[in-house]
Amino acid sequence: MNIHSDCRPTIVREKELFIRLKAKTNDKYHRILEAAIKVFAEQGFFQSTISQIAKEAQVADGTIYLYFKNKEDILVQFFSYKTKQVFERFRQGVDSQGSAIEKLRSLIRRHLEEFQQDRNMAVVYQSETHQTSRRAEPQIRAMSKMYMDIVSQIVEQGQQEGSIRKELYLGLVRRFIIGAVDEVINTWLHAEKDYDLTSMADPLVDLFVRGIGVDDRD
Amino acid sequence: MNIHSDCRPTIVREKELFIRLKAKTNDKYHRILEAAIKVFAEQGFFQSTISQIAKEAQVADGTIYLYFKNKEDILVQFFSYKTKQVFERFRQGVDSQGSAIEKLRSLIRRHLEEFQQDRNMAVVYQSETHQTSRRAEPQIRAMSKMYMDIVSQIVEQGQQEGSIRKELYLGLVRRFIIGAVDEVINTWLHAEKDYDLTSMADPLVDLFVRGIGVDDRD
Amino acid sequence: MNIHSDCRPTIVREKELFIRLKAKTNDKYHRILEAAIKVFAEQGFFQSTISQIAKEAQVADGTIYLYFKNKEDILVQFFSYKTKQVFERFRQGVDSQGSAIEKLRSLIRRHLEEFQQDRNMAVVYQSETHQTSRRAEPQIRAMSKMYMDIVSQIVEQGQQEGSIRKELYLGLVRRFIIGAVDEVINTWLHAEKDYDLTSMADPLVDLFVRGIGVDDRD
Amino acid sequence: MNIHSDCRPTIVREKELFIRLKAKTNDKYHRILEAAIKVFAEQGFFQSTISQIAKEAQVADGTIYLYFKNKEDILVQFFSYKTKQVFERFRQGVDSQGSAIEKLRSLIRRHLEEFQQDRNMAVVYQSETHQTSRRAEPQIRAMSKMYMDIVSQIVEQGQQEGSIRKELYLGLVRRFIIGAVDEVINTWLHAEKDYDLTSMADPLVDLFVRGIGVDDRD
DNA sequence: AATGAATGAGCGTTCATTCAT
DNA sequence: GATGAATGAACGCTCATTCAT
Repeated sequence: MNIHSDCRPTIVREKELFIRLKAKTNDKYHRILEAAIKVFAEQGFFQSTISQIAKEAQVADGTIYLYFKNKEDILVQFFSYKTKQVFERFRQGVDSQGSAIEKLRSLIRRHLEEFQQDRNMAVVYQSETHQTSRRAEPQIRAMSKMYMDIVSQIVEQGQQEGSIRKELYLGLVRRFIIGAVDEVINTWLHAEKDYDLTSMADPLVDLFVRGIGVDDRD
Repeated sequence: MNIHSDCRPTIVREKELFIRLKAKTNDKYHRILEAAIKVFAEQGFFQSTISQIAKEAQVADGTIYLYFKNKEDILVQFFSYKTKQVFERFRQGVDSQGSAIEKLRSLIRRHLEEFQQDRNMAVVYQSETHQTSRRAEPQIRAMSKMYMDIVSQIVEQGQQEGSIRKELYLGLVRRFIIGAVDEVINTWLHAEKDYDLTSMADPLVDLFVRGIGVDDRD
Repeated sequence: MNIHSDCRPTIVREKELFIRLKAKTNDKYHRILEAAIKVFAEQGFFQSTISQIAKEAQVADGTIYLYFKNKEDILVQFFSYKTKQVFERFRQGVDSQGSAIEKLRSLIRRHLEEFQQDRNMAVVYQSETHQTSRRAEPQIRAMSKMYMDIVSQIVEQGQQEGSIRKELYLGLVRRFIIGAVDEVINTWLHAEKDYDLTSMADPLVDLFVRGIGVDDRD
Repeated sequence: MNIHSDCRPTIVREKELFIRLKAKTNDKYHRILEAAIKVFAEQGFFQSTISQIAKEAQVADGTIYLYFKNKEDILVQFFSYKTKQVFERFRQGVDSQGSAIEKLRSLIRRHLEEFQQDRNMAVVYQSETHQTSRRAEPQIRAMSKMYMDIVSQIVEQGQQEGSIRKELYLGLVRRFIIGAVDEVINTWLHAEKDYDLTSMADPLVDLFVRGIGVDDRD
């Protein structure tokens, strides 16, 4: 039996959810999730074993199956719970800003900050979003959409404010921005020596806004 | 005997590689490589089995081990051979152009063209370059460097020509460009319906050069 | 504490059994037993889980271990309690009849009636008595003996009355009868459509008594 | 991959079948089958492990899966191959006899002989045919039908010859006979000391034909 | 007495790799 | 070189049983 299999009666799940939110059981669910993400980050999903995760979470192998339907479900939970939280914070940051450019700057900075703070999440996120048969496809699509929506809003606001060009193809702009940020993160993840990721935020925004070309503002 | 069990100097192995590239054995080597990439693209590396690859290549399971040291080696060969070829063509395209901006346009267009033409390669490339413990790390680094060098050259030329801003942080510009292109490809790979990837080239270059901000050139 | 972990004299345990049979606890003991038989009948012993039984009996998994030593013990209890009851009723039926043939007819009819009425019991009985390593061997042997004794008595009475042949090998006659009845039940259990099992009683008795051969009575 | 999974291309299966019938591979298929039946007979299906079977057959665990789809498939193969053979021999015995009674005698004797000769088969047969969710249902039904057909033929012939009563319900007669034989075998299997099973044949036939009742022929 | 979360031994199955032919 | 049968280590997952509450 398992907290997350949708086939169980709602009452049971709600009760368990309730418990999880208050008591120490809660503890275990998150311990396993964090442990799994750590192990996935280090070894990759397929090379990680349930035993390793259990050991890292300091629970028995079988305990994992009380909280997750199977190995894949851990990943799905990660995307529907952990990263959702993070993306929520992106939105908060954006909403706290006034102009479109400031909003963009906030988004990029938060993105880099959050991923720098939680390297394991960053690794798993990078890896899972670049697979073809993605194990958490619906969750990833939802997140992707959330991010895209934020960018869309920023761009549209900027266009109304007159700070962003009007003739842009919105879909491409979104990929342009998220792609560059992702690559900056990816490079950081694979770098031989550590460096401050957030320091890339302002130069990146500058590139997004002005491009690499010479213009009269220089 | 397995052609990979030897520890002979690289030169000797290169000679064998040369032979392999010409003779009929060659045939099988490439059939396996292509088959593997196809299967990897469809199922992912870990979910692909040697049996599936052998079946797709129409050889016996054991035959694969005459040409490749192990499953992982197929991926390594893919990166050191297949994608190297592709990246070589990027350089040729770039060299055929005059101005920095035209060179950049050529690079982006070729990149999208090649990946559109060989979807399997695109999938495997995307997936493998975004793992932490990358199975073909040295090869990927080499390729990445090759690409980065091309971009560096373009940017430097542009700066001399006066078409690209001088105060840019080159390392970031490279990630900015490759990241956006990668994301455009990744989105295309996961799109529900097919569309022409190369049509993104010009709008992308425009974004790279001018950014999203309003300037006086409009 | 588990009521089965003690090694107290049988008398003490019997007293507890007596209590159990009267008090409300009793309720749970039988609920579990009936639930288990139902689940065993549907899935087979090994494919049944304690969880399924607990759910069916509407108790917690752990509660089962307050009434039964382990999974196997449920089966043992089933044979020593449930089927013992049934076989007792066979005897009563037999005793209420006069002639050997009437006694036989009563036995067969009751047997078919009881098994028809409690299909789950029938299934488990059939299945468990035909295993090699029988989980309730002593209980099954006891029951088998009980049944055999009834048949023996009937046959012996019939031989004295002159209605049953004298030269018969009693051991074989018993198997002959119980085997045929069992098979009639087994066929009924596996039949695609339901039919009345008790209607087989009289024709069966006729076969037992007269055989299939032609004789002068026809 | 597996010789018995029907999903593989027919050509492959036929080729393998051909090999199996001629070469030493053949050897392994039967070694595993016999080993499995032995282990199943000793421990029961669910308590038998693939490892035990492999050890008994002197092959590696994985080898079993080259010949059988899974554990259950071994049982299915047993019923569709092994017991089919046996039942075929029943028919041959029957066909070699003239009168209905002689045919019946042959059937019973062969049945007891074959099961006495291959105790493991007898055990597994008894056990599997008395489960509700029978793992080899179609195969068991087919065999059962085969047996039933033989009995039907005998009875019908006897009725024409005038040696078997005409007013009998054929379906019941078949169960009456097979049930008694099964029970005789089952008792033998569970007996504490071994005895000759075939010696039961003639007395059994006598019971079938004349029943237990007194008649004028005595 | 009753609960059900936690445990961890155990098993079926897969599959990369080897090697006799 | 080419084959594919054979191997056996490895892993995901289940479930009977325990025990703190």
